[in-house]
Amino acid sequence: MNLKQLSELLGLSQTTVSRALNGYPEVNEATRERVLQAVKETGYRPNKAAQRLATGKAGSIGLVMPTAPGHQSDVHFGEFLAGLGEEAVRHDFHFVIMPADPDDEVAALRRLAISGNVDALFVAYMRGHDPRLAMLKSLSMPYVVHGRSFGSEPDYPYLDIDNEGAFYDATRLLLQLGHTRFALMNGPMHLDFAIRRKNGVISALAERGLVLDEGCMSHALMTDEQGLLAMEHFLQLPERPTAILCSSTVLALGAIRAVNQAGLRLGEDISLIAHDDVLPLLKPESFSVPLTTTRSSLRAAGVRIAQRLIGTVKQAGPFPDQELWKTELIVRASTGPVPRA
Amino acid sequence: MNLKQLSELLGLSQTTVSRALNGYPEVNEATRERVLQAVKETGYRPNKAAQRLATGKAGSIGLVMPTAPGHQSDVHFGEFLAGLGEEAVRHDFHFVIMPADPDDEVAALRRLAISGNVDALFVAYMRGHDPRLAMLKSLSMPYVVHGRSFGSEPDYPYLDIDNEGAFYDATRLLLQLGHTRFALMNGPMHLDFAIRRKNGVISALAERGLVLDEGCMSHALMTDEQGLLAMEHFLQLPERPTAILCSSTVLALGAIRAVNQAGLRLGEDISLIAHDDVLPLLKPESFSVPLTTTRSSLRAAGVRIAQRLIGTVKQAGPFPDQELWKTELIVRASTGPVPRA
DNA sequence: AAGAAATTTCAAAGCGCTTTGACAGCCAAC
DNA sequence: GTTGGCTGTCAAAGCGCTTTGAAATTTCTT
Repeated sequence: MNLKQLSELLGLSQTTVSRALNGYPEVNEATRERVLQAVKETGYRPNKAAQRLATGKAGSIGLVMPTAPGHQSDVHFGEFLAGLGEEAVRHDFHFVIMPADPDDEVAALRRLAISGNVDALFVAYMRGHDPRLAMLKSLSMPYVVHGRSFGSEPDYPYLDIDNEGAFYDATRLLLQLGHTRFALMNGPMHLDFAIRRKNGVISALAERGLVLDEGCMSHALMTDEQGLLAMEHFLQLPERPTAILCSSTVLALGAIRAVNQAGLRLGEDISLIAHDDVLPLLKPESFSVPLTTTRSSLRAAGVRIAQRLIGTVKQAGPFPDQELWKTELIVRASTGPVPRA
Repeated sequence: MNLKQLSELLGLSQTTVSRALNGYPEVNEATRERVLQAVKETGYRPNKAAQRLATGKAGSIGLVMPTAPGHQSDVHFGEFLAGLGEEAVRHDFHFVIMPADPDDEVAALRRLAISGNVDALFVAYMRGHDPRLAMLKSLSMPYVVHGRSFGSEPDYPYLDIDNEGAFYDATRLLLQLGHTRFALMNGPMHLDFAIRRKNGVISALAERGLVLDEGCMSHALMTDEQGLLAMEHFLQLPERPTAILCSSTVLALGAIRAVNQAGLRLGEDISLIAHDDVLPLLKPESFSVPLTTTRSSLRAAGVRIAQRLIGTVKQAGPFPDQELWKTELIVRASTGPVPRA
């Protein structure tokens, strides 16, 4: 069933039917009703490819998924996607996911853009001095970045959470509890959020004249195993840290196991604050010692970015170009006063 | 730059240029060279939308992502996607992801199929008597199902793991260790894999004249929290089970916490076997008590399904229609002989 | 050397939709 | 009773590509 057949069935021209369907005003309401009714009965669906050819709009958002043999998938990606999806489904948008080797992202992005398959781009896993920004700016296609790129002029549309502020606040809380020996369990070093979180910790410590030793920092994929390894390392340091900042609840999982295995008590011997992306997978409140966290929903960010992207494509009003979300600091049982030496 | 301009530039017809580009034999080699050269110089890229409208081929695989406000994302989805992506990137294919409310999947699938945006479909999260099968069969579009649909004639292309066999084997191992009180911590009841795993357990038990009590079964989303709750429930039963079968390492995570909190020792007081999808997130060998698991890589399944789907679209040789992968049973420390009463 | 066959190229017809510009039909205004 | 402005509808022209069927050119037969 296509437009032509449908219009013949109704005894109308294709023009009228098309207009009725797309909400143009110059169509009699009675006619529109008839058309809508016929669509329901016949199950007619416009062919997207044709629509796209005619309008130049694709009704879809493109994103590059970093993947390669041997490249580990990241839980956070799925959760973010769920957020994007939640919003997209409301607007009958979909995603075109172009899988690409992480080393080939710039080219992949370009291919995606000129393929004509998408009318907006979304980019995540931002790095310091991210080369994709220049590429995005050169394209004449709307885009929104999740995160920012440390070291680049912030003149691009983004949605980010205040990573620095989050870790600054968390560090301050621990300082107030009397801690002086800190460690930071971070995500991969080149990623923007990792850089900013580190800066947050460092600047809070600096206010008290403290510094974060290189040995008290780990940069790794955010998995359970890496959390375990990093914490084991910290616990073996001569000056064992008593306060741990942790970039993900997933890392915290492994870290806590290391704490337990060492016979130490979380919230007493060791205080830990983790960043919580609100993954359904893992709730910090149901840990055996409920976790103090900095919280910001990754999924909500996905929803918002989809809103902005779709809104821009549909020309639905202006959106703020740059949003920086504050995180919440939620105190639970994994933090306590520094133990007496 | 479009075909017309390019052909004018070359003094050829659009036909000839198009054929030269698409490798048709009826083009003089010298002419083809000239065309290819011009493409390089001008950076011409065929418009995908037009190509698609003309050919009906889209170079992409469609899949429906279950999502809705309040619908929790599932870690396993991301990992599977990584596998699909790993293969797709080799063939310059991409995905079109249509987010859809889980209640609306059949319709979403149909929309995706007739949108002309994809030329093959992939379906997961199979249920018993899954209504999507009839829909898929009625479409004339290649598809592959991940999993199977219990209760439906198995006459559709699928890739599944031997869930029943896996849990049968796991149960047998525990029986051999002398266990007689079992519990099963399963995924959502309506899902096919959950049904088969349950059957595997039941039939192994039946061979020893044992039955699985209703109270010793839980069906829930596979998250840490649900694992904790289910295990807490099991531990409070008057006849406390000593052998636990668990549908995911994520569930096991919470379950083990409950065991620890109850002051019991894993592998001694309680034996546990979990199914391991080989998530990078969570390695069973690095649990504090390394986990005995039934193992099958979800990501590998993704790769294989992408292979079949893309191969079919490209008409690259026949593929087996139905594949059933065996799982491995890997014994680690979370299983041990039944404790003396 | 003329006709048949094979090779190379082309004009034009779609693919299914949107959008432009025109045209009836109708009512109010001068 | 002509002019002008609205409404609702339509025919036709794209959008950029592939593909059909025919024409032009070259090569092979006899």
